[in-house]
Amino acid sequence: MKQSEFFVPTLKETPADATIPSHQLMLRAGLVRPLASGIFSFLPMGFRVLNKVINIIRDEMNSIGGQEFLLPALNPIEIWEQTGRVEAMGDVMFHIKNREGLVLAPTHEEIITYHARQHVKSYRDMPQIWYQIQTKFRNEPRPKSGVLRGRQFIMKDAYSLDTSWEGLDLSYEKHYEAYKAIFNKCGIKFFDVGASSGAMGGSKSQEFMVESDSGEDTCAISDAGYAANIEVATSNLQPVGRIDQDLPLEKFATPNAKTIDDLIEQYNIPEHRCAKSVVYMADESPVLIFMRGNDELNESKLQSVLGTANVRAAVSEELIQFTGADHGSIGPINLKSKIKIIADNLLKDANGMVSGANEDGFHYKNIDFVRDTSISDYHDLRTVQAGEPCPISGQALRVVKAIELGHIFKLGTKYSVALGANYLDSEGKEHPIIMGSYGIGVERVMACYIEQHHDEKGIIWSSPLTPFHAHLIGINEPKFPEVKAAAEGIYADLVKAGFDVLYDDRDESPGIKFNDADLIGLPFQIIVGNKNLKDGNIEVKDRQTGDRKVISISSVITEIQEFYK
RNA sequence: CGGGGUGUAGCGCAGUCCGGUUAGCGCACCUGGUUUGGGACCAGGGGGCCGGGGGUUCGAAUCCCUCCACCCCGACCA
Repeated sequence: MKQSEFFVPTLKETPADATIPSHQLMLRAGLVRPLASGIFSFLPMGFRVLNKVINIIRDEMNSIGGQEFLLPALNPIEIWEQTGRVEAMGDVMFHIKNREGLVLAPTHEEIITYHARQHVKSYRDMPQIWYQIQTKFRNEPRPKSGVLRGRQFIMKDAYSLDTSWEGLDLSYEKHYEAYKAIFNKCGIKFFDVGASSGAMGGSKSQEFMVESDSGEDTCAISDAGYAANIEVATSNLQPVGRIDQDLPLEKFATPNAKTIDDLIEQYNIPEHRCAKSVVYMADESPVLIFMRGNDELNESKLQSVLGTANVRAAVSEELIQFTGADHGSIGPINLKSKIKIIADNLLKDANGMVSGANEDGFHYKNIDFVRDTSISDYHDLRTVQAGEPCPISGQALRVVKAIELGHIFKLGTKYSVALGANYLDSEGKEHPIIMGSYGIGVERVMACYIEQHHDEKGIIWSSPLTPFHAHLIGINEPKFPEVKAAAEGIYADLVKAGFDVLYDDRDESPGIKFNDADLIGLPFQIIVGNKNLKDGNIEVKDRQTGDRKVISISSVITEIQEFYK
């Protein structure tokens, strides 16, 4: 492809709206252009990369027996009503205004299940893996970070159909391996974490994450291989335990202590002997929760312990109503009303503790959780902090932001039951099909690659994703016809040898061409200039390392073949 | 949806407080010439409903009201 005829509008300046490297570079290198908030056009260069990603995904999906579908983006709303997801999706789902009854599909579980119901009637018809690579529509409340969170985006989603939970395990495992292969092939450093399945329903799920400050998820990871979403992450911190002194309970005045830090400072109490109290309303019933010192309550863990997502912190009036005191003076002793009390594992059977007296301005010391309280249940309720020991190795955990690239779930029978997708087993008995669901954000793969592979000059593509194999640059062609002739000859030879080449034949100054080439970031640059050509030579440059060498024209093909070997 | 910010040429911005020439600068673009191995130079030129609407005023990019768009933080999020 001659660059003079190729639409790749590069930008010298960084657009003001872009704040993260991948977004800035995708705009500057002429890969995409925004159309509206969260909506992007892929320009020819960007589309080439996107197709590379798609083909890698397609190959891996096919290799585990996946069969590719083309499914409608326009869906009848009835089918979504049958699974209750019109309500669950809420404003995220786009509704067609001038055609009642049609919605834009935000995902495709329903449609896949619909077709499975029609035709997958026997245990002999399974297992199946069905997938699609298509545009999804989600009315995101806040599109951001370029293509990382858009209102329309391409997703590869796959669905497995099985007759047994063991079969589902196998399908799930196949996807797990395929996903690792996909991201490795793309050259992306990633990790996977166990996750909660959220609105998707189902049981086990794992997310494939890329560490990035631009990420929207938070994970705790260690070099030993531990990785977990902060919602479920744990550490190897030891319980505060018991002290030898077993003194009687003692109330003391703490008029100016509203926080744990106040207590520590004013009364010289060690932080780990302070028990912090939090009151939450779970389905509108009060729960008193004890945490160590300044630990942070993890609402996700609380939700799963209490078995409801409907939790909120209690307000002052409720605190006084149920405990007798306001913030800062709540504790396990002398509660005004009998309410459920749970505590974090780290406080299990602790004594010598300080906590509120349920009377404003007073605390108790020497509290023995065994002797003085009626705490029945201890759970992991706290949010892990950076630096705590890894549960596997004991080394310090890192808490990082991460971008979710892919998610695999064991869906189970949620959709097959809702839509009546049943099959007959070998004994003629009817069962719901057991399903899995497996997604990858295609644009995210592209953006994450760029986040991980760029320098101050621009993008650095590598072989699997690069839009062209080589950037052939003719220096000052108008003045030196022999340069143009040589470059055209090399171009023809490379194309004949099967390489995709972008040939910069534009009448631009060398500086502009070099900087554009580094910005666009093709892995292999071939520079044809009068200087070297006099000796029958050209220069090649490795974009990644910046290494250059002067070689003879005749060895260009061998050189590039070596480079891509 | 809450908080903050920004809308002036294709891009990046100044001008807005404190109203007053023909709205400016850099890059990009067009013409001619000189240049040419890391974003050249000279000369000439084109391009603006100053986000939209309404108001105040002799006069509005500038003041007031209102709507819209975009970005950031939060909420939310397979």
